[in-house]
Amino acid sequence: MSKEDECCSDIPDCCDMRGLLSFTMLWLLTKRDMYGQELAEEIEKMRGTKPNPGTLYPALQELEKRGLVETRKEGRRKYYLLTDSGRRGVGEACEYFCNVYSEIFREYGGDG
Amino acid sequence: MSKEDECCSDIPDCCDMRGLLSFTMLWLLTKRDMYGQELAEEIEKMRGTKPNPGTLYPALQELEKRGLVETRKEGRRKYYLLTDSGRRGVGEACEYFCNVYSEIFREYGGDG
DNA sequence: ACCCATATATTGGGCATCCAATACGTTTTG
DNA sequence: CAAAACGTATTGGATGCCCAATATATGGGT
Repeated sequence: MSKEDECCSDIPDCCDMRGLLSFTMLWLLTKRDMYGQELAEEIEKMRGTKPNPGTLYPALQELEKRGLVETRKEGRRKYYLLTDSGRRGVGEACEYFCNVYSEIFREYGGDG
Repeated sequence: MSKEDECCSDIPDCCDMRGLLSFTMLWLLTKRDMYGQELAEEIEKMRGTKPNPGTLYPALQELEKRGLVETRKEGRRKYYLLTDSGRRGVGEACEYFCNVYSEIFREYGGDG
């Protein structure tokens, strides 16, 4: 059960950290285009759990509906890529996120 | 309506950032004991919006039910304070949180 | 005492995310 | 070609957080 590649701390049971799934997906897509399963695996590396299909695909569809991502089919894979609007949006979201939680990061993020 | 004290970026419309309310409340309570309204105002300073009573109080009750906070009445105010378990829990949660999102912070948090 | 501001609390409706389970099409494989 | 693996997708139910609106209790000012 060692997860050396993955997030360093165990998932806390004190508080539910749901939320931020769409944000996390958009942020991952700033790195490279990914298909659904690939995205799910990257999310697992970050937070320790892989979203279920019933979570993942509706969320992606919603992002597409909002015009933040678009898709390209390659074989059985459906790649998701940011639109211009999505790239702008995720940039703003990252700034907001970092501002909101900067103090927590300063306290806990510096050296573990 | 200037928010110089408060979070520096506008709330993003690209993705819903709901979530982490209980986490944020527990983290604020590591600073000092607070009553409900006080907590709501601190949350507003962080993220730009104040949780409604219908959000705030049920969340606090849930934290109390889980044994993470306890309460002390002072006049009409009900102060919330972390239990030992709550303090342990929020520490773990902060480490987890910082690990999960460290890369976003490194990219966007360094100098705005 | 009375009124008002403060603080706590509930109701009811909505959305994002969570899960397990299941289904289906495509690609690879043997 | 058939089977297995892969990838996408849906269903149904639960929970956390969102809001507006309303209710109740306490404390302070006059």
